[in-house]
Amino acid sequence: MKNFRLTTFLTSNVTGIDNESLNLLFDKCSLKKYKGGEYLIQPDENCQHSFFVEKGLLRQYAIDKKGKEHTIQFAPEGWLMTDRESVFFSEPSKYYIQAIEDSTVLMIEPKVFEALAKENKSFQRFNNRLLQNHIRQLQYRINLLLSATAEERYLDFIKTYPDILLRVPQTMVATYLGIAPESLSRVRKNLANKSS
Amino acid sequence: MKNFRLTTFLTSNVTGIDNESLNLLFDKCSLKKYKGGEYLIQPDENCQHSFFVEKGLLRQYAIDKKGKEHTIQFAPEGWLMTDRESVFFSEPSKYYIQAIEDSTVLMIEPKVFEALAKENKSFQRFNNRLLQNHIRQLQYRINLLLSATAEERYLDFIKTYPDILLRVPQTMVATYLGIAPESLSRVRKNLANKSS
DNA sequence: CGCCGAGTTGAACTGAATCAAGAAACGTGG
DNA sequence: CCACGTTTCTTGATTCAGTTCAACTCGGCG
Repeated sequence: MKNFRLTTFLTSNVTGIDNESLNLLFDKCSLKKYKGGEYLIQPDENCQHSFFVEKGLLRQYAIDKKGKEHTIQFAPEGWLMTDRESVFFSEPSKYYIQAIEDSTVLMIEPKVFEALAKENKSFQRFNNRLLQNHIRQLQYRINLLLSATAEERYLDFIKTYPDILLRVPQTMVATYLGIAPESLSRVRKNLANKSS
Repeated sequence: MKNFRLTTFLTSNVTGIDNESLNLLFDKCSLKKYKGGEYLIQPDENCQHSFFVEKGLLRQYAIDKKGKEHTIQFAPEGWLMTDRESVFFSEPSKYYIQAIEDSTVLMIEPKVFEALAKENKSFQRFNNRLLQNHIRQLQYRINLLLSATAEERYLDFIKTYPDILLRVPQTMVATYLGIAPESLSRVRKNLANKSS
């Protein structure tokens, strides 16, 4: 078996997952490579997969009616990204999922996930925890948007995703934080002055 | 069996749930009444239950470091409210859950839910759908906070929760939308002028 | 070398917050 | 049923964080 990151991801989180199950999983998955800038999905398409990032960096974003981008999330290697709305409810997606760097992605069919969940209680629980965790993180972000200034949100981002910060253009960070790129530039300048 | 709203809620969403299971569930649940203004949980407590609203109206909110309230969500009768973070991760809660009106609430222990999920696949799937739905709704709200003005968010609220709008004080709606009460008042005035 | 996209800076503008004061609505007890 | 205090909502004046638009800098790269 190839040494995928996904293998580590699963074996370290799901107790009692055997090589058989893993092989089954990998058999049904395809490995795809994307160049930086390429899209995995675009609005109005149906998202049919979960994307596990083996290498590189993805981001999910929307474009609103005023033409502005809003980054929903980033996913570096070792992370699972998907458009749950589209996959679970079989709706056309509202989002772009784009490779920011040259990336290698495991395309996982949701059916395979479901099958795994059926035969393995531990996987089922793990999957549940993923959902709960996602909810927690989204609620945290809402709280931040409701209560924190641009500067506070940026400081939080630095602390939470220091690695991502270094790998994505500043403009994209701004669209994640919900502020204009120029504003982020100024926030950074301000912080630099303070600390010196 | 008493004619609880929860009964309808479950039988209409979970196929093949039998009276036995339901009785089991209700045996383990207690029914509590709260006066308007009373708290079901407060920060630093561990939230031990899911709250199913039989009658009345609850809201969940946080207070930030600047002393401002931020409403996470409202729950009128027929809705399930809980602090997932606290229940699932066994952490002290960061939130208040408060009865806005005189309310009757079924206190459901998460263990009972788990037990039901174990023996009934359909319930398991239903529970999963609840989570997915929650995620979808949170993401929608983030998108709104990132892209819409105060007025747009208010209009969205009216459309999505017309019933709730009439039952909660305006101030609380403002804390849900993430704007100052005075601003909401002005937004409303503006809209009234427009339409006349 | 010259172009190009990303980031910075400045100046004017704006949506919403804040502070302060008044008006309306609400419930409670006499 | 009215009078009272309390809370909720409105209105005005001012301030402020963040946006917008436009011009400029910088580093990379064909």
